[in-house]
Amino acid sequence: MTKKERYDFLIGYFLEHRPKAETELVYTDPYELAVATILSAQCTDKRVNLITPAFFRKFPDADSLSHAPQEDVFELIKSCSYPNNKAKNLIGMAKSLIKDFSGVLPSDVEELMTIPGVGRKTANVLASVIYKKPAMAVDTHVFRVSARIGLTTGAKTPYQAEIQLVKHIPEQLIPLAHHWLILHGRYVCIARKPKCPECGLTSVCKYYQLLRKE
DNA sequence: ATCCCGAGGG
DNA sequence: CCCTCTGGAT
Repeated sequence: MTKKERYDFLIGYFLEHRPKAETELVYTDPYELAVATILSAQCTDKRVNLITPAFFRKFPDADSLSHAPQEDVFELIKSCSYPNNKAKNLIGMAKSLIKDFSGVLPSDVEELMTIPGVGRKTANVLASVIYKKPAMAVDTHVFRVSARIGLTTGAKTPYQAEIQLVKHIPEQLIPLAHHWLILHGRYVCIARKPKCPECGLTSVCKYYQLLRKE
């Protein structure tokens, strides 16, 4: 089984089974997606979606958020992880959006990464989801699933995995492929107890082949 | 005890 | 490279 065969199988499988994979974060504009994505670090999307309605009611745009007291932001997001860091970063993000980018979220990954709270993963998510750029965001799910199936080999960091994935997936499919791997990781290829019996990728999965040998 | 769409700083 | 931040769910 060559690497190309794995990728071809994966792409064929998901084009058939998840042709419309997309983010589960609830948002209505780039500002809201930026907020939701920053909040999603080490936190489930479900929990983020639970608190964002109240958040967006109180801070409907970057301007209102940029003037918010950190304590008010903290109170709204405290059930997500790292509320202190995130409150500071969210306000910083809003200020940067207004001051550095005239209120318009940039589409370039390197520019996005200059925004407080926006690292490589979040920058790739925003570039991919909002601007449909071929940016592969590698989060915990993408990293784990890619390694298990064998789409990546020996990747020690999310960035190394990103390089390998981008190299083998057609540009126009990258935004879709990102969500394929996320959703597969969330609902099937779960970290602690993967549901191999209901996974359609076992025939090409390195992890599954290893399990069967034991 | 381990994981959830990580980022920033040392 | 490491560490810290740090709440909720399983």
